[in-house]
Amino acid sequence: MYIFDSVKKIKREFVSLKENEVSLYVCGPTVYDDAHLGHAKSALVFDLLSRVLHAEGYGVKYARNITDIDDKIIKKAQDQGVCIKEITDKYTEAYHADMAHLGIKRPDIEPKATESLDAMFLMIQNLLDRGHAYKISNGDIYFDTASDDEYLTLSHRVQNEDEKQNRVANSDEKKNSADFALWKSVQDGDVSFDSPFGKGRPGWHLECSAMIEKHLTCKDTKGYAIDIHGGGADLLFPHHENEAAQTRCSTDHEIAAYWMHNGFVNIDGEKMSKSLGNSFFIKDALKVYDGEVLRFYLLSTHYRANFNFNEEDLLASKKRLDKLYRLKKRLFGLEVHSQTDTAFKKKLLSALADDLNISLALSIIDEMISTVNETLDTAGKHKELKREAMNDMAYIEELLGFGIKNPFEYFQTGIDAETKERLKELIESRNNAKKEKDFETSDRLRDEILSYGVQIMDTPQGTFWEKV
RNA sequence: GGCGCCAUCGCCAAGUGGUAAGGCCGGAGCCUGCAAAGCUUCUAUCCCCAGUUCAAAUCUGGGUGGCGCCUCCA
Repeated sequence: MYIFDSVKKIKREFVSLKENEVSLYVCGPTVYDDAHLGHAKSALVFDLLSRVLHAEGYGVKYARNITDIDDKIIKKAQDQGVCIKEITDKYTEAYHADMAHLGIKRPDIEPKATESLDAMFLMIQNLLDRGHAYKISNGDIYFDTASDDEYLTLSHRVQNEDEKQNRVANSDEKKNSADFALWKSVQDGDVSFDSPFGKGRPGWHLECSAMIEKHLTCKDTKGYAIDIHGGGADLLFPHHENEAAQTRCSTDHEIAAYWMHNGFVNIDGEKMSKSLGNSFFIKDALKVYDGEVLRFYLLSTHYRANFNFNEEDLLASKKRLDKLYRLKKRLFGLEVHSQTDTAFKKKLLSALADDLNISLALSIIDEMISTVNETLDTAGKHKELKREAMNDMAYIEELLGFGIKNPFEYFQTGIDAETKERLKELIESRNNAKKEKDFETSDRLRDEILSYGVQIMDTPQGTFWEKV
């Protein structure tokens, strides 16, 4: 397994801290609104990573947090006159529903900020004790960036002189403008929490470091808390830089041995924004496109590259996924017997084990589909070939989450039962006309079928239809 | 202004020193009553310039053009 380490900026062979075990932490959503395509991309990338790691023989412990303490949540709650839990519960549930539609498996652990305060308090206290944090007169506690020699080595940033000297207008007591809040002292009702440091709220960066210590860290892990830390490319600075500093200074280890950052999703070449009115939220995209098609499309480009979402490309992806399902239809009814390794499986996994080379993986799949179709076209019975193909496709489902549906239903989503019944009648009439070589009638009926947005195809197994 | 990423066929996109994967679209053909589906087949020398090398899309330098982060952000 090779992983491009976005901090060291090279592709490195992955060596886990503990034999056959991987700890993976990914920054999850702040639950104050519906999830957008960017959330989907990140969740998909790390879902794929955990599947590949698993296929590589690792036991994977995957954690993705839910940020349920945040100023935007509080603002929304106040605007709507409800308590924050009402907001966070609603959007946590919505997030889970959206992710499920995309075939994303739930991580092993989904810690919430509100349930991780104990670990955060511990970390703040450690930072204070070790002289890496200080309290100012209003009760806020800041991380002292100057006290960490390694600060900014993660994002390879250089702090310019202006930044060093400037004091933030409102917080003259901050030693350095780069210093960030670990604890914000506040008194406003239900949105503050009791702590050993008084009433307040934790700083955003703190929760990830604390959750990692609480849920993923094992002793004796060679100087690192976890194996892999992931998130969107925008999080490298300041979020991950600050996480790393907190962990480094409050414990005796670095936070992660490998870092992975996924690229951004743009829409029609524009940065995503609600005002553009394009499919911004996953739930809106799901109204128009099948969840699995979205999954396939969003995963079809390398995870580090920026992704430009547009309908034309999505349709091309759909056609590609269609081919997988058509082969599945051809082989329908066969049981998957063997779990044996095949040359195909090995090739597929080795492509994905190379820093998730999805393009190569998809080309291997296309090649397999063509080969099987060709053999099925040109000769009669191929029991062995069919079995192997079923076996291979089961592997694609497991590793990539593609082809998980019933192949007939896949092509018929969005057609109601009444229409299906009508189509059945029309097809029957057409087949009767065909038998009597009344091609004028049969073509007329086909046109009528087409008017339902449905394409029919005659096969040796009968006449099937697909939604266009 | 600081730091960084990218530039491969009409479109999407692998390949990162050894002579350009795959998909979509398009052309031709096989199959079909005709279609659809499937299959076969055809279509690029890699933004520009200079350099290193026996050899470069792949390394170096310089251009040009996109883009990201530096404030909340997946």
